[in-house]
Amino acid sequence: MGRRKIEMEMVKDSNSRQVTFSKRRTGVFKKANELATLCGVQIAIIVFSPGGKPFSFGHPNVEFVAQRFLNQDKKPKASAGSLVDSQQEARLEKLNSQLNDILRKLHYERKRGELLEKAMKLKGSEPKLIGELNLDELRKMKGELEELREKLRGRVTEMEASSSLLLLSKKPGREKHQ
Amino acid sequence: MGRRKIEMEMVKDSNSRQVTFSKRRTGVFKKANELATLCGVQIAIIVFSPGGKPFSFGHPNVEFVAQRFLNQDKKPKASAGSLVDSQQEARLEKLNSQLNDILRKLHYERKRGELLEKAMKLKGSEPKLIGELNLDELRKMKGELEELREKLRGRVTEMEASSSLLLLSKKPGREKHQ
DNA sequence: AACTATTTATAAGA
DNA sequence: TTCTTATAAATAGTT
Repeated sequence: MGRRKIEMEMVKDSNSRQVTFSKRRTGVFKKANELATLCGVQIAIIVFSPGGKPFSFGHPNVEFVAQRFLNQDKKPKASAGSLVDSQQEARLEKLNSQLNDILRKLHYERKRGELLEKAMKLKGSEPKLIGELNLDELRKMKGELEELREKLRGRVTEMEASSSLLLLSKKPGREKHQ
Repeated sequence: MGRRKIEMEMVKDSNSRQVTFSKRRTGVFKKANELATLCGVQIAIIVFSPGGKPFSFGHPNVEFVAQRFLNQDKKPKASAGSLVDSQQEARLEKLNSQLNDILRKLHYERKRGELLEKAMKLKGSEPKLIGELNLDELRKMKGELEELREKLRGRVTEMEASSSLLLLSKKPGREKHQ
């Protein structure tokens, strides 16, 4: 939206980047404010500048929106503990739920990756008629993938194990979850 | 920014308000994404629709940004709570840590998927000399992928929002930077 | 900080 | 909800 259209990639020059940040941060906050006003809704934004400085916007304020979110699905169960206990219990409940959601998504992403890889292999068995350039790009891609996989290797399993253990820890000496 | 200029006050008609919300929420999230991309910064947004449904956007994700925001002023407070409280506090701490780990992994998997997809596209631009059979298999693959992605669509956002707010709730009392 | 040529977002309408 | 289009608004490059 200016003299020229720009590529959607990180602005290379550090100074320009800071300028762009300032302008656009203002724009985003303004849009958020309009959304809150026009629709009478609550919104919260947190953003860090390229220099690491935090900025935030909230309607009515960041804390309020956060608090509301926390209280979303309050459990109707009897609280035998203290007020603080039941509050923390609710947090735990929520975190566990989130954890499960994320794990589910992780699983989907892995499935997706496997399928893609499979598809690649199929394509890879074609007659060798790929242009030089594409071949080079493919090699690069493959390299990146290897790297990525290396980083991931062996860490998934422990992660899944420990998270389920955390769930177990919530109710010591009771039921078994798995 | 449309056929007419509108007053900056709550849209009266309930239906129009919902429409405006949907359109503008999309706009705000898009702007936020551009800000994150162009400036290489982290940002998180949480907003409730007029109907009370939570939506969120985060780069790299809401939890990460919230965590960073929270960690700004390291806990200088003494825990005057009970033994049970501190035990649960420890559990929360652990769950939070696990959550972050998993999110990091989710991120990797997504990156990997993107790369694979990119590689596929490159291959796809080759001279059409692929055997019939492989082509069919590829189509099938693609179908499976679309399905998978459809299942995932739209579920990530709310999830990320809720878990980040859990983190926020742990240390209430923030300032507004702007 | 201001200024504009342009691009982008979006209010209405379909 | 999705798309189209006339206009309002945001902003990239410049001063």
